[in-house]
Amino acid sequence: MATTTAAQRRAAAKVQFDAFLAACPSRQLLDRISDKWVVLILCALGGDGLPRPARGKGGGPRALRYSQLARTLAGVSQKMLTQTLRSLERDGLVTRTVTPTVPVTVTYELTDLGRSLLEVVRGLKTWAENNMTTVLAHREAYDARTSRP
Amino acid sequence: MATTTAAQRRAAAKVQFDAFLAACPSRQLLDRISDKWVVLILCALGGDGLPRPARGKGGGPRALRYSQLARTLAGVSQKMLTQTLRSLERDGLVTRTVTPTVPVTVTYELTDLGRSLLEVVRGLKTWAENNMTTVLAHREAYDARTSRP
DNA sequence: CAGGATCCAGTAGGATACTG
DNA sequence: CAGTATCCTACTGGATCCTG
Repeated sequence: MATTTAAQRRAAAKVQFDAFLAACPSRQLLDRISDKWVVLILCALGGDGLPRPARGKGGGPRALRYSQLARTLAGVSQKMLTQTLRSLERDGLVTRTVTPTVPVTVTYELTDLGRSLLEVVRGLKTWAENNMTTVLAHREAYDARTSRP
Repeated sequence: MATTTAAQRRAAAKVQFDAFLAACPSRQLLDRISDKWVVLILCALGGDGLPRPARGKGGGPRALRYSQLARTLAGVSQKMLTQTLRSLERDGLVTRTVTPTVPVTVTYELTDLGRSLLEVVRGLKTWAENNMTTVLAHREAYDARTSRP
């Protein structure tokens, strides 16, 4: 139907969020997802930090336990881990599943929305890792240039 | 040559930065580039926030003046703008050009390295803008679910 | 115009202790 | 095991004033 298509076009065009605007909610969302821990958690749930890449299927997104996440993200405090996981859950990026064993087992898994964001933030992590040497060289040159009286 | 290939493989494999490790410098770099202002500045220098998309050539990366950046990133303090620009310059992501007019004119432009990062962070900004509605719906559902006694 | 310098409130985030 | 709660520090980041 032409009407449906037109309506869809309008709906898509209507939602004009612009992160350049201070008051736009998308700026706050950008602020939330532009976070070290968000990137690392999503990548971990995406299967990037698993020590055993040769898993059952193919290293795709997996459900991880809280303690597994804590171990993968070396140096994260439980406060930041829990806090970040909560906000990710609230935003619909991860699901939290509680299995009533003794002691209780809690697993986190990416949602479809979370996987779509993973594609983006994974690029951030790999960019940082791949260009570290170049950036380090630039810093050295910059510091040598500016520290000279 | 087989030796060259082997050496290249070794060189590529040798630079094993892992942002999952707390002590790895790539984690700090990830922390730096995972920043609201970094994303917005790079996007602005990439030509995303220009009011006139129909420019001379094709809206590609351009040199922008300090004041233009300040206007594009609505609500940014001059402290954060200057501070972020300095760190971007230090890391070799942007160049700073001073033209000795009166008053002085300063322009910022992306380097090749900066452009490579722009490809990534631009995805972050557009993701936030495109999925804002979905995230908002998830939050509402989550809050309604948890606020109930 | 493009910042540098300073002051200062708010909060991010770590350490620690306790719990279902 | 998987948190919650509390305390406390350090840094973030905004506002303001000043300069080449």
